[in-house]
Amino acid sequence: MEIQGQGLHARVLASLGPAITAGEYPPGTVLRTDELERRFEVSRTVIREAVRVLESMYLVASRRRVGVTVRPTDEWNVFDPQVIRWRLAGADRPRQLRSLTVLRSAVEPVAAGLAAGLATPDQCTELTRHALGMVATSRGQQLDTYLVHDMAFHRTVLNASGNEMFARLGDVVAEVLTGRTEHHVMFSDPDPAAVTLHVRVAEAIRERDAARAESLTREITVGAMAELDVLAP
Amino acid sequence: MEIQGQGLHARVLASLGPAITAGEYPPGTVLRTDELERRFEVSRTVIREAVRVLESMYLVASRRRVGVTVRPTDEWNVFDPQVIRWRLAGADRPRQLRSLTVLRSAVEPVAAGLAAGLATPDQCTELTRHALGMVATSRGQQLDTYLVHDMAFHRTVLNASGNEMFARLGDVVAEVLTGRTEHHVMFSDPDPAAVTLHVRVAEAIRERDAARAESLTREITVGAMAELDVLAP
DNA sequence: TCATGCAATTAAGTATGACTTTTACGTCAC
DNA sequence: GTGACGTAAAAGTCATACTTAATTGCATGA
Repeated sequence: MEIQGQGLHARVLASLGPAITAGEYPPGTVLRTDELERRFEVSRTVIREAVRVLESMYLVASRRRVGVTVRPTDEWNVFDPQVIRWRLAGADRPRQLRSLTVLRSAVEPVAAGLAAGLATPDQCTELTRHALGMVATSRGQQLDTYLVHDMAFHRTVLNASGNEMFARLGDVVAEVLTGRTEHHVMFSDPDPAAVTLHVRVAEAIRERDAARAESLTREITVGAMAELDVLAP
Repeated sequence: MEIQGQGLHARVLASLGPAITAGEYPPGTVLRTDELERRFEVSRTVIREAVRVLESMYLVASRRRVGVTVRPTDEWNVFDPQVIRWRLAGADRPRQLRSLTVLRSAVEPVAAGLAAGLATPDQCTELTRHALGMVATSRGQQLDTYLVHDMAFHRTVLNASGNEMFARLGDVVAEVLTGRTEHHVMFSDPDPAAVTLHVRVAEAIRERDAARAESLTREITVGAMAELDVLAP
């Protein structure tokens, strides 16, 4: 039994969600409510609420006289942060990591370009601070603090872009970055070239040079793509 | 009373969702379940299921002894297709349209670049077919069929990119395009330059020229951004 | 005066049983 | 074989009783 979850329905979700996204119940599988009731030892109410949420994520479809059927993979709402987290935590991790990295390579450069035109003085200093923080912690077993600066840097860029949808990707990017270090932590210091690029992006944004901010960020994402082949088999 | 919705909970959602996203209940507003029960004349069960879904969209948070409180706008899951639809249909439409168009300008060029390397022969012919369809219907009050080809073209590019997350944006892009013509329908024929660009993108992808596919698509999205100032005040 | 803790109250959360509605599936007539 | 029809299975809905957690406020003590 999982310890987590405020509310029983959350516990059921935390068990069913990962199982479905991991392919444990292949598309087409039917789950009957009363079966789930017994399996989780909770009431109908709880199961129904969990199913409703899974339904809103397009993971399952509930039909009368049939049951709760798992939907085909390509119908899942892969932008749902919860779904992303479940997939990152499960067997589908490499695939999800690839998707996200490609998405980053599309979004972040554009976000940086927009940020160059919109970043507030506060955001500019924050960017510089985190970039310098990355420089300072890029050598000698300080990956943890390095990571904090890295995540904060990217989040700030996305926020400064002025686009609510970009801003919302901050959490996801953070999870990708976290996962990255979790895997080769202590193995090697960060790529010095990448660190320098972050500093230069901060500069470009501060100087309101959109084109440069965009192309420098593109270089960063190219690096991230390259790393993938090492990390995600 | 809305006619739609299979299931009462869907009816409640279809009423509460748009209301919340339209700012009818400002962030911080508390809704009590028994109040909602009476308002919609449904049972507790139904309300709770609807609330659970809204919760999974980060539109509301349900806390004991307090009620269901509307969350701050910047916490909403703005990638949820349902939320997008609600916002496109409501007062927030201009803002949502801008966000989406910027997102398109980031994603579609990259998708086109990837598609150049991955598109199947079938997808290539489909692209050409729709591009030519756009040419054929670009003059003389045929915006409806023009739109069908336009949507199908972009969807095919996104699918051909091989990225599940890009592919999932097909629906959203379709809605943006639909909304566009809904507003100036019959007023003017599509921009001939844009039509030509689509043909050339199809060509570039067929010839596996990623760089050209990307930059041509970027031109298309620049056009879309320009249109925005006319459409979204 | 202020802090601390305890009890009352409130609203969400859960359980349960009875009932309704939809619909897949099998049967039977044609 | 095809179509109409009845049956049953499973989700959907409702009403009610009960549980749990947290906020509020009062009372107690430093």
